[in-house]
Amino acid sequence: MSDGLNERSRQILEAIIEDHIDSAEPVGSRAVTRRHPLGLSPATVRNVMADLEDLGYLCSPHTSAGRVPTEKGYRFYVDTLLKVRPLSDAEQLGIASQYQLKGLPMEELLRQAGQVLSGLSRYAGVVLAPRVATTVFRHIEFVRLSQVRILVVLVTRSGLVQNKLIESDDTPSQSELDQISNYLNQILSGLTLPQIRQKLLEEMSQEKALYDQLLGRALRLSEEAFGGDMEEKVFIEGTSNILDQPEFADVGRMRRLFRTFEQKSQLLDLLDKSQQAQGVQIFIGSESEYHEIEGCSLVTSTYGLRGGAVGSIGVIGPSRMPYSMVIPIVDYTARLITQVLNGTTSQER
Amino acid sequence: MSDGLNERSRQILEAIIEDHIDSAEPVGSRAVTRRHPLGLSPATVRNVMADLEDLGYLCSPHTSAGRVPTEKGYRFYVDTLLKVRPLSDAEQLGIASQYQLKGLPMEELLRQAGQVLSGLSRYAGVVLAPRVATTVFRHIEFVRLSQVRILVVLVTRSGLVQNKLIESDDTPSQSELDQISNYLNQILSGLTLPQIRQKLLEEMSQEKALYDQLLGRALRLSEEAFGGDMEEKVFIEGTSNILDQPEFADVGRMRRLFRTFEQKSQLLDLLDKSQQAQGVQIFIGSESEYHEIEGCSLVTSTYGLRGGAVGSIGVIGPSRMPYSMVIPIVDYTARLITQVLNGTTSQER
DNA sequence: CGTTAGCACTCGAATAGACGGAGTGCTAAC
DNA sequence: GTTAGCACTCCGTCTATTCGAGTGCTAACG
Repeated sequence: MSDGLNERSRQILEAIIEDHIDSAEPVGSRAVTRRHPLGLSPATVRNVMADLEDLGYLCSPHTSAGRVPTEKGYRFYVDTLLKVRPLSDAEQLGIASQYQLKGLPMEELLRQAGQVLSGLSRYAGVVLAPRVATTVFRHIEFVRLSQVRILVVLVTRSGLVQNKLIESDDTPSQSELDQISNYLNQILSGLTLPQIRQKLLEEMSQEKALYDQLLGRALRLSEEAFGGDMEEKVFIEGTSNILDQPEFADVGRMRRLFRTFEQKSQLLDLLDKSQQAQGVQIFIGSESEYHEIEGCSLVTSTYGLRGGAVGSIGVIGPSRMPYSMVIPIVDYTARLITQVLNGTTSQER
Repeated sequence: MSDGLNERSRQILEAIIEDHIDSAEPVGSRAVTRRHPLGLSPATVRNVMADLEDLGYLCSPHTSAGRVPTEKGYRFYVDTLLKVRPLSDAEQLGIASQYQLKGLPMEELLRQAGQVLSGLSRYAGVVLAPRVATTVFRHIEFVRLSQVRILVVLVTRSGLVQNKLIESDDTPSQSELDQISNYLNQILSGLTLPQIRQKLLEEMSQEKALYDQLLGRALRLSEEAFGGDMEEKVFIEGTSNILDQPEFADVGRMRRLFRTFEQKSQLLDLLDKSQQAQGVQIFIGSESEYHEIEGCSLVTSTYGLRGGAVGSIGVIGPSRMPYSMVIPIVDYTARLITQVLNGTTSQER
């Protein structure tokens, strides 16, 4: 076989990984033969296990313990061995019924999704909220709060509402602001924020602004409104679930994980990456230099609108994770979120 | 003395508690005499310690360990023995410099305050965000998003911006909405939300609405806008700091604490309670039936506008906490926040 | 009478050794 | 190629022992 494993080796590897996922303990050769009727003796299994260890799929914590999957082992398992059973209708309903989707603002909806995922998986739920930067402009409104402060309300096509307060010494009157927003709504509709920035630059360089004072103001204002830190938001829900996992009985490991949760930048990177691709994606341990989440895996999927993904949602837990349960749950949840978002969007049209 | 402690007993109690705060370990009689020049022998101290134990200020984990403060002990300490040294100018500057206050929306400001508190104290920072329900109405704006959806932007006098999406089959046009918001801004300015609700009810019952269709719509709309779940928000920042505390080496305790953090309702209660009073308040352990935070203390203060408190901010950590450091930090931070909020408010006038 | 020295006692933490069990790797036989 | 057998390794657990810190009590001291 291309990966150097014959059918039997695969079966044994699968058996070991699944036993380990169940038990959280190293798996020995006897245990494999007992729980899996392969018609082989422990000795044979031992030989195969030695081979699997040589190939890097397994390792032993010490001489006389059983074997434990390596990251490479898990990777091979999820890529090749794992067969995910789709959720039954009843299961889908069970999940869907945990949501109260009615009239929630998007942020709350996403948080809730994270909580539900966390509850179902018994791990932590993670959510990458839609990035304003990639969504499509729909509507802008300026509200003059005072002589120096203006509230900018930005609505994207997906229904995401973003507020920003900008301060300026020279705020236009409300009626001027209304004109400005009318103008911006006209020329910017349907563009993404990066496109908008470029467009604004073009407009400004065209010098029209020089003889149209209002236009000039509009452009300066919108520069402020669209610039700056529309930062991306990561929610992590149900972190305390992870405390139940035996692998985190060690306080040091826990601490590292929670620090990672707090920084969020690592997770943000990963969730961001997951958005490039379609469907469920799985990140295992410190693959691709994310050392802080060593021993953990992240199962994500993307949600979004017809067009494409606007965010990611998933579950983080120890690499020893029942992928065959978690994957369909994440998958279905992402679809559910997508449905809801599209539902409200369609009303908007 | 009224509490049954003479001067010497107090000194010894103070010494024990402070030693324990430093060391996290039971304090023995010898240790007290060594580190505190009271001119007493260990035996004498032992006698006093036995008395203090009888009175409930101390207890021993087991026969031949030193003594550890009880909750009653900590309570007596913070109420009677503790003398807080106000922060020096340099220290104040050191804290203030950690903030980037410019142009942050309030939620971010508060989160940041929580993070700074957490960083300074090495415990977790907690923040109760202003409750919309008690703040004063300043401005309302309706933005028509679609045939069935309206965005309500509500600005309170303290500068808090609250969004709400409401859905209705029969949305007025934008110009009607503008009329409505003008009307509401006129009649509601300066009222609190509960007052507003009452006022709305009155207006509606006055039947003026019956023959003024627009007014009727306005009232129905604002009913929706001001009703519903303007829930209170608690932020907890820097939870992973707490993992460093030796008292949480035990995983079970940690788990309970983190669960409490996730539920937030306990903390919300306490923070809410802290808002009743002025200045720094200290909640110790499971005093007043909050059993979930047994062994933990909460140091809070309120921030707000001239008028009164709109929220609380504080630090949660083990009861064995250097109160003499934490209290002035919390106190100063709360003042700082208040200043900033009032600063932006005054600009608004 | 308050304070102190002395002493027996208690208990937990740390250390070391013994034991059992689970599991391996190797070799030789099937 | 597979399997049985066997020696070996190593961990986790249990026990016994020791050590030290700290207490409570009693008697002596000023």
